[in-house]
Amino acid sequence: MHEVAPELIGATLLVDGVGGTIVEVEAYDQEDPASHGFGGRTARNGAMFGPPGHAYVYRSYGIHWCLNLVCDVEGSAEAVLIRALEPTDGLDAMRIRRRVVEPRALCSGPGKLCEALGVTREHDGLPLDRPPFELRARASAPEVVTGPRIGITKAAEQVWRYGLRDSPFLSRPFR
DNA sequence: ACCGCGATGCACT
DNA sequence: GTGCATCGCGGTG
Repeated sequence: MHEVAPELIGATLLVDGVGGTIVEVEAYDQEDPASHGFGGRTARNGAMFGPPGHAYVYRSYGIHWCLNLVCDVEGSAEAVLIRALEPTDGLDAMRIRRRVVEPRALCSGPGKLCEALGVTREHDGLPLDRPPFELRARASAPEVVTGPRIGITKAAEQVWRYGLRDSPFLSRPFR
């Protein structure tokens, strides 16, 4: 999964035709104290333990939804948190859902992009290769940069945040 | 520019 | 009761 995560940078993710290019992700695995999969399967994190190529959606801080792509072997709880997109499709739908107009503000954070794409609990566990999801691999390898993950307290030293270098659509710049 | 905080769900101690 | 894989706003340099 630490191989899959950087390869998602530059891929295209759409939900009901709305979305864009993935510019920022974070990797989480089962041995990782910061991961929801750490310490075993629960009702919330069940999708993380399911087959790869599916979505894991959870509620964050009681307000936002966050979207992960489940990776690797069934039962191993590895996932990649999608943190930011460069919006390319369905900008008007995103503007209505987000109630902002600037493209940079639409998908520059895990909670923002779920609101922009209409991702909720209903998407938890759904396969990524069928509607409403569409996931297309990138055509060529972009310049990927790394850094520490954002907003976590445990295992904060792990450098498992990946981004598209110098993209203006990141949730925060890389140092 | 940074810092603090409120809103709000829910898994877990 | 506590602690978040967050966001946006309002205060202060």
